[in-house]
Amino acid sequence: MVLKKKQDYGFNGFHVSTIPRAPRSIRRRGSIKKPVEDSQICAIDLLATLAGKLLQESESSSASSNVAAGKDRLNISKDGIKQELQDDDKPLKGECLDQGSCEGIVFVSKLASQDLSPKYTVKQFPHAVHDAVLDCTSTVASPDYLDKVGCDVMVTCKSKNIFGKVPCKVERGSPDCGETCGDLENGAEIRQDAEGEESGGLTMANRCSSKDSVELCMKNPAQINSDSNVKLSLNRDSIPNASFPKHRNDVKIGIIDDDENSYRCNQHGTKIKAFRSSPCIGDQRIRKLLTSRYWKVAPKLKDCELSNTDGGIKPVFRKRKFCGTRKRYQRETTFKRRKLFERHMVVASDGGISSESVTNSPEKNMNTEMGGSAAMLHGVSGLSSSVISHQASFNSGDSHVKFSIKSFRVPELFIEVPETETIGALKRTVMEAVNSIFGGGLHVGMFLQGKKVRDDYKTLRQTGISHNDNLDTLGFALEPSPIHPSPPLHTEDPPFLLPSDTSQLLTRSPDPPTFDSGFSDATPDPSPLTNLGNQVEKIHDSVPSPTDILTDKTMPDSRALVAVPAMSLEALAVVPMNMKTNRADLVQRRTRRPFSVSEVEALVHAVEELGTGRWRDVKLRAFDNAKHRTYVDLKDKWKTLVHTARISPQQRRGEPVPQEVLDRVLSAHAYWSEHQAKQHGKHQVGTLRITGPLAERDGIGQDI
DNA sequence: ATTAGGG
DNA sequence: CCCTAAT
Repeated sequence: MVLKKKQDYGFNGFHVSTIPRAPRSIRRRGSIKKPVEDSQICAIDLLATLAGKLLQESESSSASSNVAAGKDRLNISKDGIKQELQDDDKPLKGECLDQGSCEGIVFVSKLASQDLSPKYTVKQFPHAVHDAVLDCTSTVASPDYLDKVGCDVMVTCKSKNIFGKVPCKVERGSPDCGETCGDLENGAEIRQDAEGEESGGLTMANRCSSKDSVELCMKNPAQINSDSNVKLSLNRDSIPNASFPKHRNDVKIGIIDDDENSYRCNQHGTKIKAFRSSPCIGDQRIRKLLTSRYWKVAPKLKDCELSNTDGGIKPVFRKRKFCGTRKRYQRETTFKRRKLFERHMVVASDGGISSESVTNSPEKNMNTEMGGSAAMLHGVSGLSSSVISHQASFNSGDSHVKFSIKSFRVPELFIEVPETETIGALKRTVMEAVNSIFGGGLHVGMFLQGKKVRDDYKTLRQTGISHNDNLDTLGFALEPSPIHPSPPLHTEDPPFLLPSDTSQLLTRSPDPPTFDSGFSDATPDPSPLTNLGNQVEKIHDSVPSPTDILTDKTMPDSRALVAVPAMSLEALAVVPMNMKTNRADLVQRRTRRPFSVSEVEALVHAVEELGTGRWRDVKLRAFDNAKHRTYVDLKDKWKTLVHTARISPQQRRGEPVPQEVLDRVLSAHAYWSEHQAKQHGKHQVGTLRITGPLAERDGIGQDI
């Protein structure tokens, strides 16, 4: 059985083979974080594991999956996830992969402190037509355990089948688990009630970790890619025919809060609260993912280590931090966040802000309408999803489809500023965040049934949008900068591949951060695709090539609809990377923020004291509060300053920097060049002062 | 994570 | 500013 491959890890002892690496920079931060980190579990992983098991069981009905085999043990194995997936895949692969559409199944196993060993069975029927895509994700949570063990497990199952048949079922065998997952058919999601609220599954990790009993490992997207056989997607699209409505209320997917380091769940339900407190776990990973623009990460396994015996790769995310109190880490976090923040300024979440309702007159051309609606926004930064209420149609003959876009939601923005920050500064920060979103120009993305509609040349009808049906599943999203809208993209992007990482999500582009749910809140039932889901998916999925290939080949005709959920451009971009086809632009460049004179002065001052080889220190000293200025930026700026100081004033551009400051730049540069700077430390200050009389200001930290 | 450079 | 290699 596949299951066997899984490793049983002692309840307490399971440590993923994490490979602790010594922090590179000994200088500072290194030591703080680690111990706990390793021990933490990712809810996602668990879920994944569980799902996998379920799936597996279904596959081999006879198999008595011991999901929770050991009484005292945790069955979860990090490896398990992948391995299982792989294993499972094999069987499935034939079916699914060949079809090209199978999404990985995630499986989560439960933690059972004791006898509890509920069985979950997931069945998939990869019957899908070869064009069809399936996504199944299931996570199982059992409240009981939580109580007992302290970990809550939540299971959510989603399945998506393009064709509407749902391949996934989840069954719960154990009494302990309060509820049964029920069928996941048609993409419905089922979630058992978990005690925790927001974090849901994620939270689990925290708890678990606290007890030390379990560790969860996140998979590294990269690895997944490497494995390429399986994709994991926590969330996926809804099924076309849809049965979402049924469950949707029940399940919500947590959203990852980049800054917080925690996953959040958007839930309607209240249950989740318990979870919420736990921070940490996935988020770093996520961040990273987000951060890496192209998901390059995949190829690099640096961060992860593999303990794969089976050949399964299990990357463990090493970087997890301990998430204790936020404050404590604030600084660090801040720093790290920066990246995320800058690149992905925004994380989308439920909170929609601006809304305008627009009713477009019927047009056949979606694009046209879209443009109109976008305009309406006034630059509001609604990135994510839009809700559309479709209204009906007119002429029967040439049917027109009327769209009413009630609002574009603004993704949740996470901003962190010191208490000492001024209101003005805060406002600027917010403005920047918003601007960053729009910076590259907005584009409208369209999603139908959770899939991104890429083919701009298809008619609505061809795409499946007709006046008399489900416009509910239609969603628009504002996307950051454009990538070629349609045709080119899809060629390269395989829909499925999306996400991989890295999310890095980091790009500023709203997209990544944005999860759009294709459908907005207004709609009674948000589409099953939740933003989170997407994120999650990203994380897990990095399925590489196979999928891609399949996709491309497989869906020539159906291209218009891509399985891409709410993925943002970035996500898309990412994929290509792997593929090798880059879309250069997907990654949005950071908005340009010219250094002000005061910043230059602060920089110069700091360099005078610290030298030119200690940019991190310079950053800390003079720009600690300027989140958008990284040490690399400072170094670059210094480089340009030196250059600027050497050229004639006429050749200089931008805000003129006082000659006096430039003189100091040259002096400091000369000085440190000869002093090999780096080591000396700070005493030299006096020496340098030569140049300038005054103008020493302290850091500009406040500038935002 | 930082540093150093090239682009 | 971005991207990378090397630490």
